[in-house]
Amino acid sequence: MARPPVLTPQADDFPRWYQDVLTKAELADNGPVRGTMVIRPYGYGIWERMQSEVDRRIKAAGAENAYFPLFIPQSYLTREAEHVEGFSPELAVVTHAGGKELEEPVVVRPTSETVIGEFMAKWVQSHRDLPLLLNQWANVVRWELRTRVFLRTSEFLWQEGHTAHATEADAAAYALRILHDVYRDFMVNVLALPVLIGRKTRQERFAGATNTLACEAMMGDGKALQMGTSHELGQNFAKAFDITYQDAEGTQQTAWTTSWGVSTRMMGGLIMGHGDDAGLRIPPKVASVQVVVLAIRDDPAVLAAVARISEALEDRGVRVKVDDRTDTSFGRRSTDWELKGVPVRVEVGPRDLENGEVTLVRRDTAEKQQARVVDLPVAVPSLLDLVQGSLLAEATRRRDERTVDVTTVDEAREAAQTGFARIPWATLGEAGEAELANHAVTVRCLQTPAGEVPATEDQPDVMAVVARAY
RNA sequence: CGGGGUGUGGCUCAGCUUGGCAGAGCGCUGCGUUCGGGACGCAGAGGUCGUGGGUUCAAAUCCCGCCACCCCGACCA
Repeated sequence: MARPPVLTPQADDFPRWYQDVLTKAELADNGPVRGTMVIRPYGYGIWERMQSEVDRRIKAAGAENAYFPLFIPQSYLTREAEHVEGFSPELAVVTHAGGKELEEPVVVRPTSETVIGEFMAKWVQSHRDLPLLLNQWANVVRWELRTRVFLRTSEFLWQEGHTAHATEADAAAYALRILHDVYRDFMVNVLALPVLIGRKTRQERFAGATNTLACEAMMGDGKALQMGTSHELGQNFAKAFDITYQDAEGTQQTAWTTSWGVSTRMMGGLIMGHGDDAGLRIPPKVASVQVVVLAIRDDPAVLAAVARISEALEDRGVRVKVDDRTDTSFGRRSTDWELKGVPVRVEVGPRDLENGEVTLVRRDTAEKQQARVVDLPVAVPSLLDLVQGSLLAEATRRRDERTVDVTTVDEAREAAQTGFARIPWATLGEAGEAELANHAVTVRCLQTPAGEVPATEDQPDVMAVVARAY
């Protein structure tokens, strides 16, 4: 039967597919002010799962949560030269409040290095106060010219970690630890996205950082998305905000700071990293609904079985949703759950039930199987594990198939039209980087041949991964 | 900032050339039949046609101003 597709097929128009799925899966709407977004309950439920997984890892790395103000004195921004230069064009500034013009304009934070630096300076006196490891969950505002829901919005939600250390080595080690133990671990093991890690080039570095580390993922169309960054800030902010301490010998020293963040942009990564023509495919570990138990017909035995099954699964710690809206057709409801990417459906109908069975459907492969009702408490969790693993395997296969090694700038540009290209950094260099930029191709990160973070960009074997990016 | 385009029901849009009762599809409400893969029938609700002015017996439609948004470029990263 030739029905029109539910979504614009990815191969026809990937950006259009993205827009369609945002709406039809009820993830988000555009806000009334240009570039803002409304995150709907289904989308926010996924973000809450992301938050709790990331938060747990941040705490395991020793950082504590705090909260700093949304409003920052404009003068703070100007204290670090590169920082102000990088952020000035995209600041939202409050000039009037309380019915009159303000003495000093107030900036809506685009990031919080400055205000947190100011308070770190107060709190750090002694080497015993270090390291100081802080994190906050907050909204920030950057007045972007081009916006896209989740990927680049005027206001977005994120966590931003800010730490101060006694030595450069300690700061560098911590920035790397966050990249490895918090970001990469979360993205690979929870989001099922096989991210690359590496250093940013000078061109791509955060405004005010001495070194930026990043996680980069490949989307379904072969383009790259920066999923998270971890910065070494050297002593730039410590000097600008006077974060100093007395060392064990009684000498005044300047601290070394880091900052690191992941945002609601990861929602975009999740959508474009796993989605297919039928909709989202949410990995079980971030799914706010892992299993939907769907009553096929309005039948007492069916409804009773649905309630019993969902309770049994909840007892096993599975996040379950019951769909007993039998006044809506079965086809419509299965299509909706596919759009929303719920990893597993348990379809309960009178026919199967006579044999003590139900139908289990995997979202990732669309594969259906019969299962005995009594086996579900064991069968469903193990199927969820299987889906989690196979989404990661599929994304990894795509990334590897679409990554090629090249030796010239021209080849790199060509390869970046469909995926990632790896080229020796010594071959590309900043001149080659600038040439690629003319074709909307950028260096996503610098890596060792083994895919690890290189200590410096000058190592002779460093590889540049280049791609088109969101 | 330069160039192009669009503003009509919740959404997508037609109608404008040639002025004459404000429309379609989807969505929504009710009833019925359906409902193991986007169901169907019937009956409904819902719009100051972006905004201000002008022309006219009559303006969604023609003219002038303004505003907003989108696309391309530039800028930014």
